[in-house]
Amino acid sequence: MITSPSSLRRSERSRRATLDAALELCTEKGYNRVTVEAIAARAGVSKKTIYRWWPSKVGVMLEAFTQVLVGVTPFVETGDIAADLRAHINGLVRLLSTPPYGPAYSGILSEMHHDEELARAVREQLVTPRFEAAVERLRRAQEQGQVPAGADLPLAVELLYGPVYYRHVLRKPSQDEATVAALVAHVLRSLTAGAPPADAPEGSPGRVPGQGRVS
Amino acid sequence: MITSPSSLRRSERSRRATLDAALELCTEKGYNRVTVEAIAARAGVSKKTIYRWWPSKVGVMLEAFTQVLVGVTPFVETGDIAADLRAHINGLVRLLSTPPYGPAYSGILSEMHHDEELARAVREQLVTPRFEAAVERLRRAQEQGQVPAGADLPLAVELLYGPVYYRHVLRKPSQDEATVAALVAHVLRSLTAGAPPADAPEGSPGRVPGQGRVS
Amino acid sequence: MITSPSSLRRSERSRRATLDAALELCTEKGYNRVTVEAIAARAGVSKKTIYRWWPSKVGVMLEAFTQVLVGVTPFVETGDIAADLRAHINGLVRLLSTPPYGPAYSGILSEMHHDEELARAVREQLVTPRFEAAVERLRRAQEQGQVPAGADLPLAVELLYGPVYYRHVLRKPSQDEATVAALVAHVLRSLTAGAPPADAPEGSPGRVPGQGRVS
Amino acid sequence: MITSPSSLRRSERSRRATLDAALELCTEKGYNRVTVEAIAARAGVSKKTIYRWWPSKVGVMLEAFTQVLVGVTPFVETGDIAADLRAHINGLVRLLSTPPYGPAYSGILSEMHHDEELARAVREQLVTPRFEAAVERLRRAQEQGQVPAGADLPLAVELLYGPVYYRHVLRKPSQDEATVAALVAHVLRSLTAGAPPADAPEGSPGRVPGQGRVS
DNA sequence: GCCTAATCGAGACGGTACGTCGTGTCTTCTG
DNA sequence: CAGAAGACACGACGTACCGTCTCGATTAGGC
Repeated sequence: MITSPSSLRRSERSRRATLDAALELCTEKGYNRVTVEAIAARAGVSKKTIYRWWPSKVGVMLEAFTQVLVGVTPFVETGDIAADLRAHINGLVRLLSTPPYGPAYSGILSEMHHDEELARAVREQLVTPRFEAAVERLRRAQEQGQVPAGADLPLAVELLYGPVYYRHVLRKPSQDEATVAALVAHVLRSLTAGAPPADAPEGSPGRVPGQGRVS
Repeated sequence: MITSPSSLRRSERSRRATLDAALELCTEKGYNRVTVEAIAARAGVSKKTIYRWWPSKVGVMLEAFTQVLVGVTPFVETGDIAADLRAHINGLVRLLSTPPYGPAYSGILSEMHHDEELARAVREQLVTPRFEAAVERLRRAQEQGQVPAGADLPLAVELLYGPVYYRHVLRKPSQDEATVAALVAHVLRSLTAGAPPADAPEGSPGRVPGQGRVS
Repeated sequence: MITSPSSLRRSERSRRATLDAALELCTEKGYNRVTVEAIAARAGVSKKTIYRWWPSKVGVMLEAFTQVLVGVTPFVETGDIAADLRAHINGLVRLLSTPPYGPAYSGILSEMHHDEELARAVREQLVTPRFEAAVERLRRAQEQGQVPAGADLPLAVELLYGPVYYRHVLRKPSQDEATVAALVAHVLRSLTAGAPPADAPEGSPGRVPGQGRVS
Repeated sequence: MITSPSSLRRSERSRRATLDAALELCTEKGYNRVTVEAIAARAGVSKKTIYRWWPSKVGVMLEAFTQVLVGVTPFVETGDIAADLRAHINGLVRLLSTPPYGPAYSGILSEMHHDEELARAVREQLVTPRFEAAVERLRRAQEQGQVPAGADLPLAVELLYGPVYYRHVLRKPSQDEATVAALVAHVLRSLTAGAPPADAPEGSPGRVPGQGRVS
């Protein structure tokens, strides 16, 4: 990930030691008390070697993190869309609160605010594929009749992920399975309600906004 | 905000110059190219003075930011809950993309990931009051019959704010008035749909977990 | 000493407290770990008050030190020049190794290297008067026939004081009464030997230069 | 000198630039207006590099100074002890009044008052070896019959160096070749005279006091 | 199975910023 | 209304990491 010189001669031992040291230190000290120097020392690797293969600390973390993210939040398809979404979101929630992945991800999120190149990489490699996978999963549910036809699926996905991050970053604690279940249930019900009359109007291209009439 | 020694002898001139310099530099260089030294130099203030009154760079930014946030995203009450929410969220979205406040807020969000003390301060001073004000606004709408009785109002607020932050941080650009309108409309509709049979509660603790089967 | 504004309204209490605090701190921490701030705090006096009456830390020390120096190294006159010189030099040596005066004097000597104004003040107030008093004491001994007529008295005084300072600063420890006695004895003997043929002057300018062939 | 990590990888370029910059600044501003920061800036060297190899500013100065001291005050041996001592002391006197070495040495002397570690280093590296070399030079003169047998040579050396430092620090200006010649002449004569009568007195333990019969 | 070139560990280097300390001045409030 | 209390601008401190850069010493492939 984000590595630069392609080489067959690269030492796999150094690579693994670096990634492992990065995660260990992240657990022990928290993301931003980790330094490249400390990673190098812990891994028994020279700083030069780290900078040869990764652009910065966050690059190392991103590679270390990516390797686990996909594994823990799969898009299983049991046929029950609600159960599948709960499983998926619960995986994400659990990951966010499990060292060293939570701290590592926090660090990545944190740096995305300043580092546009990183942000693009994260979006392209992590966010967008998973976002689209989620939309796709909903689309299959739609085909199976579990979600009404006109529903705004991308918005639905944002309504699922958004609160999870919002709580994680801004409201903090206590995202348990119950709150996840409530969220999933609400969003799924909203799709039924939100399938608009038929005449759908002006919203963002592709989105079915409905002109906000309430009753 | 987060300042320590309370003093009547504090120089208001230094305080203002510091906050102003911080925001200026944030616009010019972006949050994390701003240093305490640069703020001090720009403000014509000594580093010692900054460290006397704020614990760190982000403390300065938080105070500077707080002063404008409340002003730009008021909870007006025109009687039309949808319009009011759109106005409110649009204010927030605009703020997030307006220098220097967007960069400053990004910086604050970024640091909240590592700095638990800061995170607590932000939650207590910014997030929670505004979250509760939003719930309260919805409650008044409920009393006026614009929102059904059994709706889970705190969840509704998370559904409004969550996607805004999710897009801002993870999916990035292009939150315009149309997407905001779509979001607000969807969430409000979902409340109607989500209003549970009759016996259901609405508070966050104990939100109907588990049985989130859809139809 | 070196104080500036003449004032009848000066608080004697503040003056004493400052001098005492300075010497105390000098004993406790050593001269150059003493700060004006610490003196002010210890004395219960404001920094402003200190700076009003003394130009700097060393000014305070100099005043505090001067008050004791004269008392401890008097030019007694028992009639025995050797005994008197031994008493005098022993007083000086003892002072140099007695806290807080030793550290205070070391501090003063130390600062004289950089601070020409201080150096002048010290020379005028301390060194020169005492140097001349020493020459004068020798002159009286000369009149009493204890020192030969042609002797270079100023040089003799330098030969007495010089090694004391040289040892104190550069060769360090162990100046006891025995070494002082040896020094005094040697210098006094040298005056006998050194009294030149007859025509020789004794003042410092014009001291027999050049022809320093020995025998 | 006083450097710590021994390394083959040390940059000679940085070392030289640092020492040169230190001496230059000493000339321009005087010892204690020189800062480590300024040395680093002038030398194009990082502060870290300076602190890696020297414990402090005075450590740098000491190394810079040591390199020249030995060269300028050699113990030549022309066979004429008086001429040789004059040459030696004149070299020292000249050094003390020649920028940048005079200011540098003053700074070192000044700091020796507070910094026992430095004081030890200076004594071991500079003072003691040169003191002993001076004693040795006198001893050779003794063997050649230019100095009487029983003379207290270490005391003689103190009588030579002591007044030079005493004048330099406490009485200040005007040490020219004439005063040096007078001093040397006097001390050498005193050795002859100082071979004591027989009943000789109380000298310091260890020093050949008393029984140094001359002829 | 050598040879040679890239990669490796180690860590010194020029920098930038940190957060702290002390200076000497200036201001505010209090006894 | 003098003085304690202490905030202030300034500037240096010594430290921590940054990212770059030699250095030999492995350590692979390609010959």
